[in-house]
Amino acid sequence: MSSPKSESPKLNKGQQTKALILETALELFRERGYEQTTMRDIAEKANVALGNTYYYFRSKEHLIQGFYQRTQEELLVASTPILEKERSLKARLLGVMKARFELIEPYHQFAGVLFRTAGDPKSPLNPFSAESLELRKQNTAIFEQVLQGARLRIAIPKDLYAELPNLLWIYQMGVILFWIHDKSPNRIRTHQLIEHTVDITAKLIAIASVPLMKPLIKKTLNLLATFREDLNNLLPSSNPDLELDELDELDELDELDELDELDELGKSLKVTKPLKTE
Amino acid sequence: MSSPKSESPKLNKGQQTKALILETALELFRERGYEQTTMRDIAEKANVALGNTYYYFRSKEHLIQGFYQRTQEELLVASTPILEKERSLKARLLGVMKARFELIEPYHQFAGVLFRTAGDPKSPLNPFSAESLELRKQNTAIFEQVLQGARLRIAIPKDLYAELPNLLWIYQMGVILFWIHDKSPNRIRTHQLIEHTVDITAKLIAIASVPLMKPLIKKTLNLLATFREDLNNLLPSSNPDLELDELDELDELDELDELDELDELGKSLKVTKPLKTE
DNA sequence: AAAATGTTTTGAACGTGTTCAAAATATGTA
DNA sequence: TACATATTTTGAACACGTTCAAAACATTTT
Repeated sequence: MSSPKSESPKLNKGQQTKALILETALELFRERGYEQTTMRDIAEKANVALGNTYYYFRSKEHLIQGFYQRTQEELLVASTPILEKERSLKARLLGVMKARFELIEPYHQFAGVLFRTAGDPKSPLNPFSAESLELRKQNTAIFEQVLQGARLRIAIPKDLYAELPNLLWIYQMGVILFWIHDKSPNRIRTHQLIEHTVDITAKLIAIASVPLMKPLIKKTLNLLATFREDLNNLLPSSNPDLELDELDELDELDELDELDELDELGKSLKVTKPLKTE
Repeated sequence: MSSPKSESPKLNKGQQTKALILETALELFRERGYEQTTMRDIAEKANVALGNTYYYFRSKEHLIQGFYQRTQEELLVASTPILEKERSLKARLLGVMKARFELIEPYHQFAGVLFRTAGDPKSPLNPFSAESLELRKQNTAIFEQVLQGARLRIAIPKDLYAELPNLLWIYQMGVILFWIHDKSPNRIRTHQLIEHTVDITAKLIAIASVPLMKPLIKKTLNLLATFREDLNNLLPSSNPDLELDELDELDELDELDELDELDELGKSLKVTKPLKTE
């Protein structure tokens, strides 16, 4: 009675139970929501002891990471045909966004928790936490693909281009926040929101790519860079002044800088294409 | 032994206990943080029965609303001298932002909860909830004041002006999110972030006020309007298509619209002041 | 095969947020 | 003052997330 059935029995027994528990949990979450599902419910339905669930998932919240993982993988699959077909940035972004929200739709009623812990530095679900780093990477990677295959009218400056996946990720989080609160039938509003904001986003990217937007963009990007460092490193205390010194160089403008930059913007735009009459 | 001490004994007994409980709770929160403080701790220290705390505060989370209320009032006071003194938008915004974060600094260690529930539609702490509507109003009102007294070089279009307090409120929420995660000594990083983003924000407002940014701004504002309606009304289902129809009119541009708008932007900017040589 | 070691599973017990019926107290009325 | 009613306070009980020592089971070593 050796094992003809399961591949590697060493790795398997545990993994099987773990999968079973996650499966059961997600099923119950979908059915009755997160708070309405108790750990005892999950254990009972999965036919394991209560304590066993804690052997595989450090906490109830950790079960949600399983959900993240799952839909992330599904999104990768669903995006492929879109990214192969579409060439305009707008269409590519729209396609990916739509795919994402179709995927998570069944989980709408328990989506609250996704964001509930988003701001808690102690929570493992916090998107900035070390534990979710990997997932966040995969997530922004999709936006990288969106950009990479896009045919653009104006070249996006390199520095902006590098940061855009992260910015798009933030944009996506914003839409998720809206989706969670969206009570319209079939979440139509969210889909409308996506259609319009994708458009606006594409336009903003174009505007930001105009050469003379450069100083402002550069300053903003520098800021973002240090911002992200703070969150990624999570060093309790680390030379907090260093990186921003560079920023200050950019900042050596007097009170008049607002108008000055606008002038520059104007100068830059003069050289763009001839206008069509309005 | 009638009451020479307390004003109106009818309203008072209860209110007094309520205040006592809140006071005690905030004290403990400051000392050891939110999760480390149990309702039993609070009750014991306040010398009331456990159940009594629930007579005045529907849940542990509801105690936090007391905190919000408190600092909101304090911010109003702290802002007055700044708004009386400063005239530039940048300085006014900077002053108010700094005041806010100085106020909440003592509560940093339990700030996680502030945001933890921000995304949960069911939570009373959710900033979009009916329960926090009043507070949110007071909050944006401060930003209104920031704008109202500011001397501006370029007039902000009316529609944008009307929405700006809400946008600044969102900006503030973003900074709070950073602050929560900020582990630098004395939260220097947050203060640096504020100084730089306030600057950027002022510039963005100026850019957005350029006449030929109008179409994009208008579209964005319309979108925001319906977005906020959704959140405010919280109607389970309400003619979800109506308002966005207007938006679509603005959207009747073909594939080329990105460049078109950029051209318009250029056209508009030609008429601004002469440039200084670079 | 027996013993040693490693992995998985168990369920009782604990802490904490929350509920609730009953008691205590205050206020209004005759 | 005595009774009725409303408000406030009490603490026991409950539900659920979580912990942990011990049991059951699997694998490796001798």
